[in-house]
Amino acid sequence: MRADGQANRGRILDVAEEVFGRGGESASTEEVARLAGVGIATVFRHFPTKAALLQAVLVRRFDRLRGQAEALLEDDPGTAFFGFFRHLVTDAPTKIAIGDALLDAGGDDGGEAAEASLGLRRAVGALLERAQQAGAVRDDVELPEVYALLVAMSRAAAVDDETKTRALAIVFDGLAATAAP
Amino acid sequence: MRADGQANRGRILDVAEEVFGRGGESASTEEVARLAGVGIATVFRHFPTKAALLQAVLVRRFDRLRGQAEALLEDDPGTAFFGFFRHLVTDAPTKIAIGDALLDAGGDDGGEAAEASLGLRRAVGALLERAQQAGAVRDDVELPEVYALLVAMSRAAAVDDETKTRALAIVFDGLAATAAP
DNA sequence: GATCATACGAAGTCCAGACTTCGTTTATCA
DNA sequence: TGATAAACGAAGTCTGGACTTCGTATGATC
Repeated sequence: MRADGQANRGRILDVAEEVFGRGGESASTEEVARLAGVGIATVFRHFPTKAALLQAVLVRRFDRLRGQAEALLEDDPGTAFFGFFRHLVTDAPTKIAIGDALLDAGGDDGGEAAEASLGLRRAVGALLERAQQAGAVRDDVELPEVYALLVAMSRAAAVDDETKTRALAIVFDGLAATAAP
Repeated sequence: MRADGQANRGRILDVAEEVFGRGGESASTEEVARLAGVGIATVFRHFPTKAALLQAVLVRRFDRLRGQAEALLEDDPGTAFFGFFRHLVTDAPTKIAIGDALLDAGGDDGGEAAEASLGLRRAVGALLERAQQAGAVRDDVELPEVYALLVAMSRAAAVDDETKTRALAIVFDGLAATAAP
């Protein structure tokens, strides 16, 4: 693969993450091309369909998040779990499509994105289990509802940071074994 | 206005709520017309644009929810608040567009839908205040974050009822002054 | 039951946006 | 530095879906 081709592919992915994040999946491929400084044809050469581009963006993002989650397995269990939860939620706001995708990536997609999503879910599961063993999170909650909360909160984009923080505090309070961190 | 015209208008609104609820706002006007048993032209005669139709659907739904919330002002404060919260969240799953709309109806819409959304928000505020005075909900939470939680939870559609119930229990636990209902 | 404004739907127009074609440019490697 | 395969973008095609036109049907009123 030629160097310029690889560079363009990378820039297209970066721009696509930003554009789809802002406008959802209804954002146009042409805008991605324009902001990436390439022609539409170049986008379609690297990704055969718009859906394939979206999927590539999601896979990259899920994998990145999973990596961050796994890196936290060294830290203090409670801090790691709640910290990652907060990170994902506050990082997500401009990533509408990401939240939407998180939502149904478990489902009909069936492709690599679903697989990457599953990887992220497992990593969150590991953080949760550790936090429960350490007594930072109630023992009677399980991954499905925790993940559902994570997805739900990460889609509540259109509120200010202050409000989001307070909402998160309520959820954390409900999750905590004793008191919210 | 002729009787058949009024009847068609009502049926179009009903069908549109169902169709937009399922497919989001990207669902086509043609599908609404077909399921309502009328021609496309009839839909556009009653609602000049697709946006106007969507707005009419939202206004009706927000007003209905507000009515339900206000009717609960007679009941036990805690039961009323948590019951309405649960009702809205579990009623919403098939109403994707509704959740999305709830989300940003406070904002750029500027029209009747934003106004109706504000009415619903006020009604929830009344329920919240009563529940706090009765000691069912913590005193240190305020409407913005509670409403944000309501919106967030109502958009987490793609999970089974069991999981949704457990996720709600966690949130309620975080909201409750003592224990979840 | 005749009139006619109201309401209807079949068959359009029009445009945005996904995807292709094809002749030109450029990185790479001998 | 020339050969060549990889990569590029301008200018298309084509489809889906929002919105219109216009001739026909029908509920309301007398």
